[in-house]
Amino acid sequence: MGRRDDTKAETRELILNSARDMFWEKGVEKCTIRDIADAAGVSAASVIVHFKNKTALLEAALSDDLEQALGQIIATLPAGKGLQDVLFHMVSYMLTFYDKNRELYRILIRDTLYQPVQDIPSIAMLEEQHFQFLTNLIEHEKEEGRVRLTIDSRVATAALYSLYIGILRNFLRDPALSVQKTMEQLAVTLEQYLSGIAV
Amino acid sequence: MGRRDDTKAETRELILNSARDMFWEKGVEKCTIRDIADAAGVSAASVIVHFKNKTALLEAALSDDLEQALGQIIATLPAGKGLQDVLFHMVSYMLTFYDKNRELYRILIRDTLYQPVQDIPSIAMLEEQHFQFLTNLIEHEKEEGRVRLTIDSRVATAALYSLYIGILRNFLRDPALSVQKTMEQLAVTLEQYLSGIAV
DNA sequence: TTTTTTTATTAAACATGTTTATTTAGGGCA
DNA sequence: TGCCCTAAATAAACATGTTTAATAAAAAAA
Repeated sequence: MGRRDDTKAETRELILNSARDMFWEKGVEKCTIRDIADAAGVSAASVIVHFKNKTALLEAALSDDLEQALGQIIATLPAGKGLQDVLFHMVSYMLTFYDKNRELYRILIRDTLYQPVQDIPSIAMLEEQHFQFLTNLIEHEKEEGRVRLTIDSRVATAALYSLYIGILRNFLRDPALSVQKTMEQLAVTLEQYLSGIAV
Repeated sequence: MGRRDDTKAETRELILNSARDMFWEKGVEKCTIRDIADAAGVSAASVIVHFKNKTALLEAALSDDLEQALGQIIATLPAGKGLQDVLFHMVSYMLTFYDKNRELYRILIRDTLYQPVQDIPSIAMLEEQHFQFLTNLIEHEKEEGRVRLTIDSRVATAALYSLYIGILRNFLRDPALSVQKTMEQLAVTLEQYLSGIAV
């Protein structure tokens, strides 16, 4: 790591900071790479050299905060509570987080959810962590005798995650939908999922 | 409806047909509005006059086939079967349908799933039909005594749809994932959802 | 130290989605 | 028929993400 690598890392940070600010304030579609480059004091070409494309820049600019959020969720986990309470805690935290700038996160999720994993390394890693955490949680619930032992934890994780994503979609698409109302939707959905719908 | 309206409708069809062909063959990102316009024998500006933007054109170009698929699904429904069989039939049909050009439908879904309803009228309507059909199905299952009467059908519908979308996401993101393997994933997920995971 | 190579950076060019201003032709009316 | 009005169509311009070719400075080699 000589001086060249240092200044490269500095430039990267400059771009990242400008991007975060401008995406946040003006919105992704309203602010151009040239805007961000100017604010960072570099050329537009330099932005692309560092980040490949605008979506990659968006991902990089927001993933730090997302990672911190996930860390906070885990740090503030209600101790000794069951699956339902933990999931409530997680979703409630994330909705409140996204609610600070719904439009921004709508774009982020739209532009990353259906991309190949290699195109969105940071988000993919966060998702994997999220998954792992949920799987452990379910395994723990099994040990506590609150989830049936025959349940495949990975499948249940994927299902819970899908339900979460579905609810999040409504939340991000409809600005009129409050965090509270969305949490109520989650409650009913989760209750159904835990006890099953069949007679 | 004089000749002016006729030619307008004709132009629209010309564009739509070219778009369908070129999107299908070259992929959405690889073919430009100018390409489509040239193939249709109109100007690029005309394409935008008719369709507002590229995503709207994509939606319009593919929604006819999607509507037909949904019609086929309902027409070929296994008679007298329960929820599980009907859902299998639907998902199996849709996966086989999307499998004909996974990349194309990946883009379509990515670009529409998180858009406001008014931006994707055709897809939104199809989704609503799909929803209504599922809700009726669940209501019917209640009458047959196969689903508990206390279950909120709309919530159950939304949950089933979310599970489907989650599975579809894996399918569209991973070209190596076969229809068969995906259907197996659905089977386990559905089994869990019907009987619940709690002890 | 001098020369060569590598690479971070950028200005300029390019590609393509979209907008704007203009042209053209159909539909109604005297 | 001749005139106006409306709207479909388009050429040209524009905006912006991205690529390319050139520059300059650090690192490596001599």
